[in-house]
Formats: sequence, C-alpha cells, structure tokens
Amino acid sequence: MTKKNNRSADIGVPRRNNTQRILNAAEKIFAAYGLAGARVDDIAQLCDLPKANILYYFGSKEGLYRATLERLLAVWLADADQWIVAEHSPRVGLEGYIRAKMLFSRRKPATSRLFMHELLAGGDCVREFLHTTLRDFVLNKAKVFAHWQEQGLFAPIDPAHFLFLLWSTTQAYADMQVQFAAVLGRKNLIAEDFEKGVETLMQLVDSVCVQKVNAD
Amino acid sequence: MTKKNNRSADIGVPRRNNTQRILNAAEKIFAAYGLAGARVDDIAQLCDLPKANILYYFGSKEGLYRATLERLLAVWLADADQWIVAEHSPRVGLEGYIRAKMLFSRRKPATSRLFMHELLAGGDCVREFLHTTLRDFVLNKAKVFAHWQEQGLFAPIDPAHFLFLLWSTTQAYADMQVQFAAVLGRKNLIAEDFEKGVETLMQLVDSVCVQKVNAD
DNA sequence: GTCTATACACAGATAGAC
DNA sequence: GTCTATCTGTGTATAGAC
Repeated sequence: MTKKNNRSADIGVPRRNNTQRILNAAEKIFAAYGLAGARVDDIAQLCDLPKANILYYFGSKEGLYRATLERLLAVWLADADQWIVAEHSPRVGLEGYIRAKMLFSRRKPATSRLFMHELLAGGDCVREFLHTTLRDFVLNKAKVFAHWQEQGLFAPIDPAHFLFLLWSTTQAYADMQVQFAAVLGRKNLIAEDFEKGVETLMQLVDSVCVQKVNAD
Repeated sequence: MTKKNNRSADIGVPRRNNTQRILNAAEKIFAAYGLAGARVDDIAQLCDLPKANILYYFGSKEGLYRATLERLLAVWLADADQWIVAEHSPRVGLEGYIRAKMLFSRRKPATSRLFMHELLAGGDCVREFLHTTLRDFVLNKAKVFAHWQEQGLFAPIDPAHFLFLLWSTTQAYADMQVQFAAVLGRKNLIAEDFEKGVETLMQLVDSVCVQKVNAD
C-alpha cells in the first residue's frame, strides 16, 4: 500500500537493507551453531523476517552460509594488512596489529566464531581462501619480518608459527570468551580484560623486538 | 548364545567395550559439528553399531553429548596439573606444560575441538566446571607464579591472561589445524610443525623466565 | 541385551495468494 | 517483491521381535 510514490531514495533500499539484516542475524546464529546446527527459523526470528523471505534472497541455507563467509573473508583481509609493514618498527607494527585484532574480537566476536566453526567442520568452504590468499599473506609478512631482521630490529623467529600465535591468542578472546570470563568471575569480558590481554601478549612479543641501543 | 559360561573376565565387557567405541565416535562427530549439528546416524556409522543401540546406552543424543563432555573434562584435569608447580623452575615447568598441551592437540585433536564447540555454543553444559574447577585451577597456578616471582625466577605478568595465552596457542594447533596446515602448504600438520610451534612459543615464554645469573 | 521397523516431529524448501 | 500455507525429506526416539 505505501509502496508506490515514495521518495526515490527508497528504491532498492529495502532489499539491501533486509540483506544486511539477514546477514547479521545469520552470522550470529551460524557463529553459535555452525552450518549443520543452525536453523533458518532461528535466523528468521532474530532478524524478524519471514523464513521464506530469507530463502528467497539467498536460495538455500547453504547459500546464506556461504554469503556470510564471503563477507567475513572480505573483512578479514581489509583489517589485516596495514600494520605489519616494513615502514613500521616491529614494536609499533605488532602492537598495532595485535590491538586491531583484539578490537575485532571485542566488537565482532560472532565473525571470529563463525570462522572457527568453519575450520572445525573441515574448512571446505574456505579451503581456496586458505591455500591462496591467506598463504600469500603469510609469505608476504614473512618478508617484512626478514627485512626487520636484516635491520637488526627483530629476533630470528619462525614467521608462520609466530603469526599462528598472534591469531590464536587474539581470536581466543572471541572464541573462548565464555571460558575466559568464567575464570575471571564475570559473565562477559569487559574492556579492561581485552586491554590486559593486549598488554600480556605485548609483554612477550616485546622480547623478540630488539631494542636498538648502540649498534656499531 | 555365546553369552553364558564364558570366562568370567568377559562379564560386562561387551558393554564397556561398546560404550568406549561409541564415545570415541561421538567425540569425533560432535567435535566436527557440535551438539546441534551432529547426527546420531553418523555416529552409529562411524562406530559400526546400530543407532538404536547407542540411544539405548545413553538415552538420548544430548545424553551421549554430555557423556563425551564429562570424559573430556576428566582428561583435561588429569593432564594439566603436574608441571606448573613450585618444585619446578619456570623454564622446566612451563616447557613441560606446553609440550603436554601440544602433544594433546596432536594426539587428541577431536577432544580439543569438542570443547571449543561447546564454548562457541555458549558453554551451558560446562558452565559449572568453568566457574568452579577451572577457576580454582587458575587461582592455584597464580600462587605458583607468585612463588616464582618471590624467588626472582619469574617476571611480573598477569597469571590468568598468561594462562589464556598458553591455552589458546596450544589448542589452536588442534582447532585451527586446517588453517595452519593450509598456510604451510600441507593437508595435515606433521610432527615437526608441532615441534616448531613449541619452540616458537617457548622463545617468547623464555623472556618471562628470569635467568638467575648473579643475584646479590 | 540387541537390533529392525516405525512413529512422530521438525526443518528446509516451494507453491501460490496478495 | 513479499509472505502464508503446505509439501517432503530427514532425524530422534521408541515399540516390539528376537
């Protein structure tokens, strides 16, 4: 009834709008239960849209799942690449990267958990990403580490396993949040917990960032 | 038919035997898909037993799930407690703990993944464990750290977040195995990868283990 | 105790009114 | 394009033969 003769800005907007609402809800549900465990009904209820509407937009449950994963991978890449670069010192670059990853775990825990679910289920839907884009990312960052080492700014350390360590620790503040919060006697982690996490990790990472004192 | 008049050692054995077979299969399937995503049929197929048999032993899918979790928690505790003790130096104790956790990720990846699944789903079935047993464990280990620090053997570091770091890095070699292997250009991680992981982590952990040189 | 056959509920997908 | 009503396959659980 109120569909025609509206302002032109509205054309196509409801669909884009709904698509985002659905993806946000789907991410939460898939993050908790994975592809096999999630119910389309639950997603529909969470974004307050009819189930048929969702399937109309995305074709099937798996189609919706793949769409949430694609959005995730795009974000993963966009966020990752600005800190670990030759222009930064190891100390500055690694702290920036760790803070960015930790902030992501705090702000978008569902995104991190969705990725973990996909890995636990075997990673079939991200296999290509892992073997190409992510592998290249690691090889690329290994060059930055090597550069730092040539400059005498960074201790010799295996680049891949060092990145594994950064990923696992920062993402754990999303994936294992329930466990960490319970240990700290809380229901959910608070800002200070994430800050403490950054500081503790930086305390260890600092030891491989060589302080240039007097090199001659 | 062959049930009676067998050797006395066999009495009750088939049931115990089957129970273990079922739990092993259930752990694998639940580790990949979680409670909601797992199919009892798949578990039955994996352990080559009729589905009804499984439900007869454990009452329901959730009953079986809780049983696998209980076995998991028992193992978690049994393995954890021998290394981080005041009798060991930080260097020896922490390396022993890290090697034990890493070996566990290598030998029993499904166990680690099952626990991760439970956490992702909200941890309802382990909430009590997290808030009591695990919390006590951390408080207890914090005392060991404090002792080491009084002896001048260990740098000041937040005990809880330090343990979070050890857990997340070691368990990631099970939970994120698909990702790590892909980055390393393999299908599965091999023994050397786990060894490299231990060494990389120890390289960082070493920096908080104060080498007693000349203290006077 | 063990297993086959089946009841029942539920979830993904679709047909068709609006 | 949107949503209600429904079809159909699948999965948990159980009844009942052996």
